[in-house]
Amino acid sequence: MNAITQFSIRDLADEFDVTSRTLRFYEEKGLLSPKREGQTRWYSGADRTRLRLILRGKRLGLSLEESAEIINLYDPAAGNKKQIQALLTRIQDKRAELLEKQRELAQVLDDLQLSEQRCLAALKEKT
Amino acid sequence: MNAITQFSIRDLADEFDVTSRTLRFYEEKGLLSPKREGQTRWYSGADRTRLRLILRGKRLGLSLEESAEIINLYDPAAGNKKQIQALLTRIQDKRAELLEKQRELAQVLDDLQLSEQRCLAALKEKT
DNA sequence: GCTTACGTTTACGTTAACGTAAAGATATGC
DNA sequence: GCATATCTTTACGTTAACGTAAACGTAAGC
Repeated sequence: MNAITQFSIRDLADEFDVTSRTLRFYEEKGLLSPKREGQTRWYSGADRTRLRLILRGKRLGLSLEESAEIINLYDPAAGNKKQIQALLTRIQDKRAELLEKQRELAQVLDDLQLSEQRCLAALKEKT
Repeated sequence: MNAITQFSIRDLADEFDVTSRTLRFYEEKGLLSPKREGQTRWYSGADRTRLRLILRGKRLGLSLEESAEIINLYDPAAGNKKQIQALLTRIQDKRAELLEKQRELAQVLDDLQLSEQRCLAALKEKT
């Protein structure tokens, strides 16, 4: 009954290869909200998950704000019908947006694959 | 024999919904190199293509530098075997990098789809 | 009790990718 | 021939996402 789901700022910084400054900055922006024990910050498992999602978003070229928005869409945030309906719409919009991104990324990959094949052909010629 | 493959700065700015400042900035960064007729810039079809690729890269979260790098990988840039081999390696590296990005993007889309389904289920309950 | 190793706050610095404003050349309409 | 529009250069301003440095608290090791 004593699962250690507390992380120090160094734990997370090391695990995700970011600086402590970054973690404090994310907190300042409302993306993380660690507990306080005196001065010291303690991050929960949920904080850790949010951090992972934020960094994944970064790798995908999303701004911190966009990542935060998407992460909040994951939440249940139960409410009345109207609220759920609104959430659903936002999710669908976001998904459409990211699907478009996926298409464009696939296009870039196709283009690169063509270049690769041309390279391979040119190499064969010079054998 | 008089195909109009010249574009003014306004042509391109309007077509791609960017400002002329942006086009001059890209030129400053070496991404575009329009001809000059006195003061005025004239962009070629190739410039236009490069611009499209740059903007696509932006939408994917690539920096201008990364986009430039990728675009240069598209070029034939014929050379000796060693040069082609080097180019090939860079192309393959870039492709691996973007494929990883594609995987992560698919994951985000999966997550969002789950949220969407949970929303739909919640709505059904409240009918 | 002093160093060493962490943590903290506060605050100014930095880079990318432009925005914006000033001041001037050039062509076009009327 | 004068206003209007569109181009130009030069240069300072702006935002996001942190980096970096100063100045300080606190707990551990010896």
